Amino acid sequence: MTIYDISEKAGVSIATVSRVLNGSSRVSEKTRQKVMDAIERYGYTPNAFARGLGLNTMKTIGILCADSSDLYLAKAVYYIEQKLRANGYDCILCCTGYEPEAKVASMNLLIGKKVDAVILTGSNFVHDRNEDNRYIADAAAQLPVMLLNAVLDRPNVYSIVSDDFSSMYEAAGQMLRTGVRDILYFYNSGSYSGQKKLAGFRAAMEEAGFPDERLICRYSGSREDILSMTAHLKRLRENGLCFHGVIASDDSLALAAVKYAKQAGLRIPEDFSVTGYNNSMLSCCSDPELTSIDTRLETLCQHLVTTLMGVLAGNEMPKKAVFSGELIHRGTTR
Amino acid sequence: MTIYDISEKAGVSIATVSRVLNGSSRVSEKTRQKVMDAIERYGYTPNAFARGLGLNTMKTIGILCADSSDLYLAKAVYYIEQKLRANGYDCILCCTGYEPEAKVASMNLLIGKKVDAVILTGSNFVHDRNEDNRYIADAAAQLPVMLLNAVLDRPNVYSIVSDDFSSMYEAAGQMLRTGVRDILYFYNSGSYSGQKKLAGFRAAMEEAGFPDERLICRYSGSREDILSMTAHLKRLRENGLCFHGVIASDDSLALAAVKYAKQAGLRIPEDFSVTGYNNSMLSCCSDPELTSIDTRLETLCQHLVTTLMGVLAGNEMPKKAVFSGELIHRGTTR
DNA sequence: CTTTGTCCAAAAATGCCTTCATGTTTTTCC
DNA sequence: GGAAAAACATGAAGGCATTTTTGGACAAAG
Repeated sequence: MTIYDISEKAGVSIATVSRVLNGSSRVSEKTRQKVMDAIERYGYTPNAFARGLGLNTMKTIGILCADSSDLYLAKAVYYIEQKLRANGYDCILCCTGYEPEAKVASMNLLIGKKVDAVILTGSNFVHDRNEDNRYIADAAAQLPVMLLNAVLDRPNVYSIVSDDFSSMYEAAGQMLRTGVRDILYFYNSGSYSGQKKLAGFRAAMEEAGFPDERLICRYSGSREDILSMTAHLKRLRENGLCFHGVIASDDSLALAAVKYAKQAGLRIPEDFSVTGYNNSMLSCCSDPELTSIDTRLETLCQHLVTTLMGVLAGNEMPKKAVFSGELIHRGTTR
Repeated sequence: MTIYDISEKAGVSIATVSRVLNGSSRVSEKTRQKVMDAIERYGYTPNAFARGLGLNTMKTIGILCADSSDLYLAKAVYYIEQKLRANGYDCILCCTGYEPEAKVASMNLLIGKKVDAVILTGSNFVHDRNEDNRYIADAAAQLPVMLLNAVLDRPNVYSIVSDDFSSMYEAAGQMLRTGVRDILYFYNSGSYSGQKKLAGFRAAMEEAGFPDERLICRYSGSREDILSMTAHLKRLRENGLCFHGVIASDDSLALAAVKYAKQAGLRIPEDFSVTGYNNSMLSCCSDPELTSIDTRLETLCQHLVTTLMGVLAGNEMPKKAVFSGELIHRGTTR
């Protein structure tokens, strides 16, 4: 079934079929019906390749994601995909892992596939050193690049971020106000948003007059291995580090902190406070349930897609949008 | 930059450039070099559409997934994507949600995109009523269809499943042997694998002489809402149902059972046993850690991809492969 | 009856690559 | 040295839909 077959069956020209398909200019209702009927009856679908060749677009957006089994990223991908589909776009998902070369390769792959835009979910795509972000600028020379939770000021690159600095600042402030002073900051990524979070924490601690670099602690193992995170905390304590609260850059780390405290025989939240980040499903898995920061991911994703649609439609769109998070108070803080 | 430009720059015909690109038949090393140099120098990438039009394939596999933010499915997608990429294929991911029409629509969409095959992750794609599976058979008429954790005996449909019946049978048997007799079966899906699991549980209970349909309980709320699951269990108890163990069809349900038991003041595992399914990250989030069934997801995915590659290469491949799971004993059972 | 405008057919150009049949060069071997 | 075989390269024909141009048919308006 090609457009030729349909034009023959419907007794119209191929140009008319094409016009009906692309909903463009004037086609009389009668002709449209004839064509639609034929399409229906013979079950015709336009050849995507030929179409792409003609239109130079396939209505497909590329999504890059380091690891779709990460809770937060998975949700982001889910929301984005859903909303793109609602706008008539499809997605190609590439899980790159955390290796820089893989990211570049995936990016090129997507560009090669002629996607209409690329969405980078997660701040790990933007690096500290400028030349490492070259690949993003290069990509942006060819198509719009959307950044979720990362910022890069380049032409044709749009950033949608949650205000991680303020969120962390507030989380730390909140915990300080309950009287906990020796708060351990437990994080696992030095990415853009990771830095913002850390900065927010530091700012709050300095302001309160308790800055202590020893209490800033990075965990670099597997992002899923709660047990190893717990062991990490235990080791810190055994090495003489004293802390009665943990603020984590992610709920999984926070959950590990809860586990650690329980094993250490500390009561939560009386003796020990924990605040997580992302307000993921894990928040409710914990016992007691985690206080956590909700980044309004769905709103971010919605905004990202809306912005992208604007960009693709040729409108001038804001290059950067910041959304504030919300501290959800649950059982691990006073 | 088109193939014409390159052929001109390299001083050869476009056919030669094409052959170099496709690494096919005889091209002299000298010519190859000339072409490669030109490609390198001018930074040429073949137009994917034109290429697709010529080859009628884009080396892309469609993945259907009800919800990529489901822990198990997300991991499946991750493994599959990784392994496909290692084989030179890309993926288009469609998250369909659980509505039947959306599944059909997504399937058609993928076929329209001319993917080389479709992978259905999760047993929710196969329904009880035969006519509901029509869309799979229709799809299989055009391209290979791979089923993860579901079975459908149709031409060109391949199934890779974990042996849910046996796993559940073993899980129940194990718990019975520790002396727990009033085991509640807590599940949320009547999908293919859901049925197998249930059947396995029933078989074990009947064999042991304690069949009790009242203890088979379905939860139909959100798959992420642990709190609501917990409340559900509490309500059951309040309604007079008596049980000292829970076997769940998923770790999240199991986690809810753990939460419930704690709130009810029951000691785990002394007074109350819990066994989950999928051995997900949640298993270790729980306190104590969940006993759970590991379905060897990575092995399943590896096998799925291997089978698919075989099918695409035109080899005769097994239509169905069953892998046995493994009961991972942790802190919620004796 | 002419003008004007709408709708559509037919045909051709365009996009870019693959591939087959054909042509040309090089190698091989007596 | 020359013919046959092997190796390599070319030209042109697809593949399918979009878009533009030209012009025909028809209806309403002047």
